[in-house]
Amino acid sequence: MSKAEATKAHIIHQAALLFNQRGYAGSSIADIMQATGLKKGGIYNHFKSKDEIALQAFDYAASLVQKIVWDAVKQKTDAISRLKALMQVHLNYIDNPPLAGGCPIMNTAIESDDAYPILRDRAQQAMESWRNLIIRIVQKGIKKQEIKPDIDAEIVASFLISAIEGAIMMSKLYQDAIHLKRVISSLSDYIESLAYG
Amino acid sequence: MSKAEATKAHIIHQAALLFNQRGYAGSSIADIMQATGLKKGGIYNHFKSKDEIALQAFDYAASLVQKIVWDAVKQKTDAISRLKALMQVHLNYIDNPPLAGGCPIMNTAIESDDAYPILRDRAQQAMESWRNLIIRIVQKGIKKQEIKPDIDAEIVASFLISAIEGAIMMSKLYQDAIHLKRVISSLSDYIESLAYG
DNA sequence: GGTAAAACAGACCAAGCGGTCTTTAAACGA
DNA sequence: TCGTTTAAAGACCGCTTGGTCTGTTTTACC
Repeated sequence: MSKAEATKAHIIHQAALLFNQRGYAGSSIADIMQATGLKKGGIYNHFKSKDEIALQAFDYAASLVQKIVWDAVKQKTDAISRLKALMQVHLNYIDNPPLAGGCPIMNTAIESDDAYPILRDRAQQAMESWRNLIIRIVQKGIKKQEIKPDIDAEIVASFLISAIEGAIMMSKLYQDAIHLKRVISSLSDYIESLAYG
Repeated sequence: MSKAEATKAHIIHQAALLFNQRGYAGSSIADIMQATGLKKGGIYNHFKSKDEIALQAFDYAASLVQKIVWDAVKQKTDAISRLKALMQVHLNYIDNPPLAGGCPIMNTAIESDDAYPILRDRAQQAMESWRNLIIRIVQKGIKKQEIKPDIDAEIVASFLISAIEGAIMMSKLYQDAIHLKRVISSLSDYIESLAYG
């Protein structure tokens, strides 16, 4: 990795951190300058606008959480274990998150949905890939007779994602992982209720 | 209501709308001026800072949704019906919300949790009153033998709130009420599973 | 209906914003 | 190691920000 590539990656990482904690509107170029230790010229040499930083920072943030989710799922073989792992992995979001500030997909969704359509589209894409992962796991589980055949994969995906994201929000609001733990526990029961037999 | 009181209420309402859609950092005094039709003098005559507007606007927004939730619960008598009504009422959040922009408690929680402690405290208070409402319904339901005695009211509250808030986020992100409908449907099944016998 | 008190308008301010551009310093292939 | 390319610095720009203040209009009470 060249010096330039390293610097750009550094900017993206720090910007992603800032945006995830203070939001896009709540973070200024001056904030990014301070976080990176660079001056204006050093930043605008790699990006042509704040918006461009925001988009690339979001893509980076989304890829970070996606990787963690993927890695957790890969280690399991059956659908039930995979779904459970997919929920369990979010326990880290409070005490040891991949990116401080909570789930970047939810954060960006909330901030962008009524105001920044370009960013909302990106959040939608990231959400879609997560949704599709769950749907595929469920459908494969049905084929392999690990999950009841009458289960609607779309419903499972909407339900699991909603509950886990809401739980992250609650635990961050109270600064207490208890809500997340409770919800993951309840969701584990729900996931088991999907199991065949 | 005097002219002054009416004007102040007007500012609070419009500011709450703006903040709920664009966020606190994303809304300027100029935006509020445009939305209210007032000039700077007219606004700063009633408030001494943007922060003060934000706090009062949030309290107003929270009271709006609280009233709707309360009204929905009041109409039912047993715990199961009350919990279901409490979920059903959120269907309006997409097509006919009490305040455009989604749930102000969640929106404020997400924006404030890492950056604006004063606002976060307010969001926490609003969340706490909602949480307590559910806890009381469940506990009363257990006493009246409508709900199984081994049910943990705290867990139910964390689970229901998380799922419904996450579902609002998803439906707003996709601009499609389907996710909210699915989650409310799944939560109805969950609520029924709490019932005695 | 007159008058004291208020609500409101709008000019004004310093600071911060995103972004540009020229200059200097460092990286890097030959 | 040299020469060219490029990374970074930092002064600078116009605009917007939150907030103040003085003057004018409206309200509201006697």
